[in-house]
Amino acid sequence: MALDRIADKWTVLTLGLLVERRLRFNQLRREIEGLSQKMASQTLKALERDGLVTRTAFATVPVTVEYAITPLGRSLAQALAPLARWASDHINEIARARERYDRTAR
Amino acid sequence: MALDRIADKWTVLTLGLLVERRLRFNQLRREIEGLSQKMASQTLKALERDGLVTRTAFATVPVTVEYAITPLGRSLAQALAPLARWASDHINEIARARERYDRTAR
DNA sequence: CTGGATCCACAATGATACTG
DNA sequence: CAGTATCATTGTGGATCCAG
Repeated sequence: MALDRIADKWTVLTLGLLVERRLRFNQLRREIEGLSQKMASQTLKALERDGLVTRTAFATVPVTVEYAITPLGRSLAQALAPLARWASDHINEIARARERYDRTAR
Repeated sequence: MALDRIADKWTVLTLGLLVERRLRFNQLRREIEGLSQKMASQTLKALERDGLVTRTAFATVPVTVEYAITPLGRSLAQALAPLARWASDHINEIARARERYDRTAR
């Protein structure tokens, strides 16, 4: 269930950015290559619903909205760190395993 | 990319079982509730391709096939552990956040 | 027992247009 | 700026049938 919730590309990338600094909606979109308006909206809403991110609107014209990570979100980001480390440490090994497999089995 | 590869339900559950002991194809299916033949096959093949699991066939009649985790697979499982711990530690907190959100915003 | 091949339904996402 | 609504398309997984 936890995986269903957090294990998608946009969620992890978004959380990763918000760990460093609070961002506005379109700032986030500019930072994350390929993040559509729809996915940004959807992802942020889900993150907010789960208490991982807060949404703060300022009554400017036009409106300004800031997204910031919560302590809970930060703790998730920390739990994600070993996985990120594993990925960067072993990406080459996986690539080699794939080549080997593709050369043999196919 | 790493997430795209490993972050699905069946992959994580499969890896989680294989960490403890090697399993045959249908054993695995029996252990994991809801795992269809297709997904079992697909998941195991992908895991093997990436060098996370090995497949060993025995020339019995009918054929016996055993799947076992590799050292690489084991290291991934370890990197996944903090995440699993986070999930079980905070599942209630998330549930509460959802209730709060749904009560307010909707 | 261990899968491969197909068909199909539905979920997920991108593109586009529009709004307060 | 910060989204919502809708449509079109693709992806994903389940069900089913078949085979060595």
